[in-house]
Amino acid sequence: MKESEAGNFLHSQCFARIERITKRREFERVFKIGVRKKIGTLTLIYSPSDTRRIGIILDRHIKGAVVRNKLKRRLRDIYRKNKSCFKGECIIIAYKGTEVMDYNVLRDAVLKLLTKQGV
RNA sequence: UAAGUAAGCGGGGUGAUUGCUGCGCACAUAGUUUGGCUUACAAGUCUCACAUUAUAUGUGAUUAAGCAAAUUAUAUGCGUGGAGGAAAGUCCGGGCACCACAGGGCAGAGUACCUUGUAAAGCAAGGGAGUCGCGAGACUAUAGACAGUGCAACAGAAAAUAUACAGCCGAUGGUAUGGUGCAUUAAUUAUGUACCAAAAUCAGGCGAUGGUGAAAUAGUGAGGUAAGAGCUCACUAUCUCAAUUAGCAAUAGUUGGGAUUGGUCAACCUUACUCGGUGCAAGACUAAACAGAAGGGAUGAAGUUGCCCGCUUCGUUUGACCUUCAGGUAAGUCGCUUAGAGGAAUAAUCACUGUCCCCGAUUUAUCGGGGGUACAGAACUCGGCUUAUAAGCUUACUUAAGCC
RNA sequence: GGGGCUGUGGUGCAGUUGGGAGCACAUUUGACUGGCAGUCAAAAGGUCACGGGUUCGAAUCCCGUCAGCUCCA
Repeated sequence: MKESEAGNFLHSQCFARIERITKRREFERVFKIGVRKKIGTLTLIYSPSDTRRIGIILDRHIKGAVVRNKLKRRLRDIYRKNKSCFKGECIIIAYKGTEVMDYNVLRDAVLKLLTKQGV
């Protein structure tokens, strides 16, 4: 298992289901023990862990299924392309105003947030 | 050509890199199950299977390792499929599921011209009526106001069983005034009575007139009268009944009779018709935990003889076990889909290109630059409705102007 | 997935058998004061969420949209 995961990490940009935080309990655990950092409309919550996982939360005031899904896809894509920057369990919260950003601007913002967190 | 009406089409394309997801196949790893096979260990009861066989007997069941099969999960590879015209709003109706198989009454809700279509509908098509528009056409919650109750600000005489007021009339009856005649009286006075006169008044008659208002008891003309009035007549308008013609019908036309004592039912309401409720988070199945019942076994006490077995009675499952029954939470499966059930995929980035708009240049058809390319994302499913929608396109028709 | 409620000056709210668009605070101006606070007097500020319809007349009645809030699960 460890070897295959390491192999995925090296040459794969895939984003399987096990790399997502889906359950409500897991979210609450990360909220409790995690460290928060905020830049602009983005917030990152980080809690160290052996497995690398990510959760995405969108503000309630971002309306419309099309807009919400597109933002989620973009954040997921940023995670895929820059897996080496992520560690532990992270939750990204996007507040209103994020949906207007371009892809490149959004990527730079996320990476800046990660360096600030020191991940 | 311009303005407009109606019905539709349409929802960009190709490639590269990196990915998500359902199914199928192949392979690998891990787990689970199997009374399966082999070896070793253990071996008391029940039960089951197989063999000889009517009972009965023998073997197997436990644990460990290996093998085999089934199944689950994960990874990899290949193949194949993966969002709309509205998927939206949830405004109607159906399928499907459960609830007392669904029936009656009340309440409540909905619909309201006719015919046809449909599984059904408040939907669609055609027709009728009304309103709007020069017109093509559009819109309409299109039954009932002699069943009842209510409402109408301001203005106005009056806003609802019409009559109080202003006003008109003085035919009919009365009062008072004047004149004349007659009777009584001494009298030109006074009283009574009769007649006449014009103006007034009371009773009375009238509903024509009233600077209103959204709406005032049908409009015009003639007759009629004291004055007037649908009081009568003619024509017109509306409603209604009957006959007849056309039509399946709503309805329309004609003839005749009657009425014109309003408006509002998207005020309460009346009439006719329709509707049982809840909704896939419905519900079905498996089922740890948990509480319960029955049986077996175990154990304690008492009795049967001191002990053991057995039996009887009582107690115990908070001292432990097994089996069965029905209930059932967490969880899972089905419901559920040749898109799909996971916080929910169907894509992200880039390049070229199609199309439209603007600017500039000129060879008037091209080039260069810039910008735009919508609304919006399935969650059980289907038929409608409503709403959102970039550019472009098609068809039919109307009006106006010009030309032939 | 399925229900319910609300929308009125800048803010918070009244307003129902359909007929005047209002209240409080805030804002502006003036007076009282040497000045502020405060009080008094006055003024301005409204497509009654939007679009249709019924009606003589609609914030109100009916239909359809939009936005916000909320409940069940």
